[in-house]
Amino acid sequence: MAARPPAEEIIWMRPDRSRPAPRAALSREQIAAAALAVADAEGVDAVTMRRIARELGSGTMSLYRHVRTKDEVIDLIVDAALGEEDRPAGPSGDWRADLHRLAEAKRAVMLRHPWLARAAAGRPALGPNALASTEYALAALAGRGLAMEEAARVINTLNAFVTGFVQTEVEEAAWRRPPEEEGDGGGGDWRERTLPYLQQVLDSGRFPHFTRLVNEAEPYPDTGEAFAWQLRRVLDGLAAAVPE
Amino acid sequence: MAARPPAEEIIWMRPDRSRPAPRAALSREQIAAAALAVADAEGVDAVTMRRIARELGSGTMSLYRHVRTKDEVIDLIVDAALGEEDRPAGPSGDWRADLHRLAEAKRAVMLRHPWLARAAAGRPALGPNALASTEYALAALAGRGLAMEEAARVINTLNAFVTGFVQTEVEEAAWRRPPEEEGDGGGGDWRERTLPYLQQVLDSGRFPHFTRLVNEAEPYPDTGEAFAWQLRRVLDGLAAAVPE
DNA sequence: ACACTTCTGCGTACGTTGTACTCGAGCGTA
DNA sequence: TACGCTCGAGTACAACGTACGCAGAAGTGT
Repeated sequence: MAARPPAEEIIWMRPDRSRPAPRAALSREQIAAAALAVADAEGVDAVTMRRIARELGSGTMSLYRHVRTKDEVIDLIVDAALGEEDRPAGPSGDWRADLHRLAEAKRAVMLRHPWLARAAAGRPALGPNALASTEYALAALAGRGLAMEEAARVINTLNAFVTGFVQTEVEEAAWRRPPEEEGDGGGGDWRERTLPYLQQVLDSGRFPHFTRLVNEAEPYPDTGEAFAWQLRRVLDGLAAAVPE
Repeated sequence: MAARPPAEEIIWMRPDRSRPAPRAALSREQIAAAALAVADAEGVDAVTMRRIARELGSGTMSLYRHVRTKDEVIDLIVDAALGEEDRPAGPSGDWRADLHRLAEAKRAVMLRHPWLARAAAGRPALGPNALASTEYALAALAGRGLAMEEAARVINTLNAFVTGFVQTEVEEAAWRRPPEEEGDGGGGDWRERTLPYLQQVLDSGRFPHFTRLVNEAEPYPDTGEAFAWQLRRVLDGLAAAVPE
């Protein structure tokens, strides 16, 4: 019955290119680890093939023995980061609590790696860790008489909301920060860059509701609380679709 | 009283750099239009300063007289594309129907410009057209006794869901398409690239629910219908937070 | 009519990026 | 010993964003 490779190790998108390959000073894992470290320390834009190689003390082109393109490196570090998602081993029986916790865990991981939300949004979630997360969510919904297709929809809704939320959350946080110059004394933040334009917008009188929003809303909202609130609303909506 | 400029024209993020400046063969509008055309025709990666200049028959560096960085060009085309969002002039009185229509309009625009969802997700939505959209959404919720902050949350929830959904929608569609080689005869699509890996994953036995999902779910789902369904769920959840 | 200032267009050039190509060295097997 | 792998790495190239500086045109003051 077409004996497939044993279950132990799944090689993310890479049918082995090295058949025996016991030697090899470089490995995909090392490359991924180095790239991940760089991304966390200096942002995903600092991740270049040359930089990874320098970090590993190897030649730039050597990396291509283990990785087809740079994009594959990004695939690797995205899934590696997703692997840090903190979730229990199995579902608790309370699907709503489980999915709530999962969403919070997803957000936490994406805040810990601010480049992650953007990077993950642009590629299929098929890495082992991404799959494990999906598997957990499906397990949380299992046994409730939901068709597989509907369970998938419930999870997709949640994922869309979470990645969408966190993406704007980190983007806004980065936007508030000054453009990252060497220890400048605090001058020149987002206010200076945007206030004149914003003022012009408000004074145009064309956006009265938006003007009220700017004037009345808390300028530094607690985004964690906002996330929890919105997540509850989404789960409320989904609850109607889940029997029991 | 600080008389501000008249309401007529809002210049997106650009306090005038040219004082009289009636001349000028090049303009921000032309640059934005050319860039938008290129993005639509060949994807946002094909938008380069050299390419825009070529399209306009001008020198590359001339563009920088009207635009500070390439990123500003992207700001421009994002907002220009968002300007195509098809929505009525004012709210109808039925907030839920209005927000539903607005979400569908957002999705439609992002599907018409497949690069848009990704590009828009990474920057603050402060362009005139983005603001107009927010203004419409706020208007739809106005007069319902909602605090401004809560109205903003409702809208944020919706926006997060819509951009999140459409981002994975277009990404998945692109992933299904072969890597865009010159008219190849149809061979080598996503199946070839991913099936071996996917098979390995399924056979590993580590993702039983996911395996069931792959086996039971429709391989080519109607994403439009899925969007509508999920949107209704989200609106259901939000409805509980909106009085009346 | 003139000089002077200001703004526009643009050519050149630099540093960085991903990666195709190629070659030599080390190892397993015959 | 010889063959055929695979791995590591150097060189090279095309394409990118954009700093810099100059030429010329348009507007302004005299």
